[in-house]
Amino acid sequence: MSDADVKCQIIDSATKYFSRYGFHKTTMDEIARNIHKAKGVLYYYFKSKEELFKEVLRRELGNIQEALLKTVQSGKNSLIILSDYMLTRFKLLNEAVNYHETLKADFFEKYNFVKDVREDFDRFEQDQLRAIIEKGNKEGYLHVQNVGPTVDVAIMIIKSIEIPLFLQDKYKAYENTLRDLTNMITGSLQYPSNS
Amino acid sequence: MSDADVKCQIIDSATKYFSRYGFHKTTMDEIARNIHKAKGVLYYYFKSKEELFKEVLRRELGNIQEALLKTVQSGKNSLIILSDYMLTRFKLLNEAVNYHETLKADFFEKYNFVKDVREDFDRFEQDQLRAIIEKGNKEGYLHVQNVGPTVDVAIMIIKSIEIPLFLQDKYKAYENTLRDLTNMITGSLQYPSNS
DNA sequence: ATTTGACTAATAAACAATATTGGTCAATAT
DNA sequence: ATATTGACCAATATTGTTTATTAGTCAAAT
Repeated sequence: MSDADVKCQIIDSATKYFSRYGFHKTTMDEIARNIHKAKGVLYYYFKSKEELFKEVLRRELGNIQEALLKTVQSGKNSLIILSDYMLTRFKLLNEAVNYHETLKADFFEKYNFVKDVREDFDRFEQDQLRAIIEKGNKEGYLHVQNVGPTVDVAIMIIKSIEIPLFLQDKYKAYENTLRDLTNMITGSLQYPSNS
Repeated sequence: MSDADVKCQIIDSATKYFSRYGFHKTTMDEIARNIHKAKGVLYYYFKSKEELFKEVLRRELGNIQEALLKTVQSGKNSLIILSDYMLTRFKLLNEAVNYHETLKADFFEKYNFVKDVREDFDRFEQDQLRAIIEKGNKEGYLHVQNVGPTVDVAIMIIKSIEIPLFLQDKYKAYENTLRDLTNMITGSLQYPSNS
């Protein structure tokens, strides 16, 4: 059994348990037993339970980033891209249960250790939104005068909405309104603002 | 000492302590002692601690509603009104510490008893936003085709943002972005949407 | 019609005893 | 050297028990 194989097995097993029971209710022993190994071996590949969780989270978010990149690079016009980006973003994150758990980090101190992974994702999103808007400006579909503040507003909105959406399970209830929100945002970026 | 006087004294005292220490950390005895009365008298005027808190909350929100109504009826054009409404709404609610506490109701079951007071306020806001938009449409400042969904979006945004703003104390940090958000929303309602 | 204050039942806080689990490491296997 | 084990320990979480606090009641007093 090669090194990479075992590490992967561990991550898969960890993903399974973390996703089902959450960080605090899964034990390292459980993760190890599931792949017929002793608990100690986990610490040969990962420094700690927290680092293992971070790896799982990194993959969860990594997959979403990949999907979002496809949307961004789809070659459609920026209005469609922005709309697609928002909607798939919410849809995919709604299924990212380990990410959901880390949202609690903002209320309870218990999850501070995932800060850097979340910040990476936040930076990614900022970059993508900025890129979409700048592309739209260049191609004439959008007329955003101050890109920075506009990105800030978008980020503020989507990060805020995550909480009711994922921590209070309102995704289904808000699905339609989410589409309207997306339309409103794309709509507002088509005309030069007068502020 | 007349009936109304004592009831007012109780509410004032309760407001003081609830505002400073929160619902769970203020005791009925404390509230009573502060006005040199025995605890029992509180139960002559209020059915329970929860009802007393609801009264305090009702007043806190009532004052804000009053101020918002003034904005709505200011006679300015709807673009300004909408903008003013949003900004004063956040500003005043940011100072409403008892309301902040009830926001936790969405995460912890402990505050469910304030549900009806909060719902009253939510209905008020929905009514105001609808009125502003309809007035704007009529006067030609706004061109909102589907008022209902637009109000829903606005409500979803402002209710969502409350959580980082008030429970995570980000009001100061978000103040500028909040202004940009307001501009974006008013901006998006000036042109007919194409969705 | 109000107010009191002693009283009770319910809730919370403090504490101790017990169990679980994250993490280490020397020994072992490959 | 690389990987794996499992006994071990310290830290954390869980459970149960005692004690203290407090919401709410009520008969008596004003």
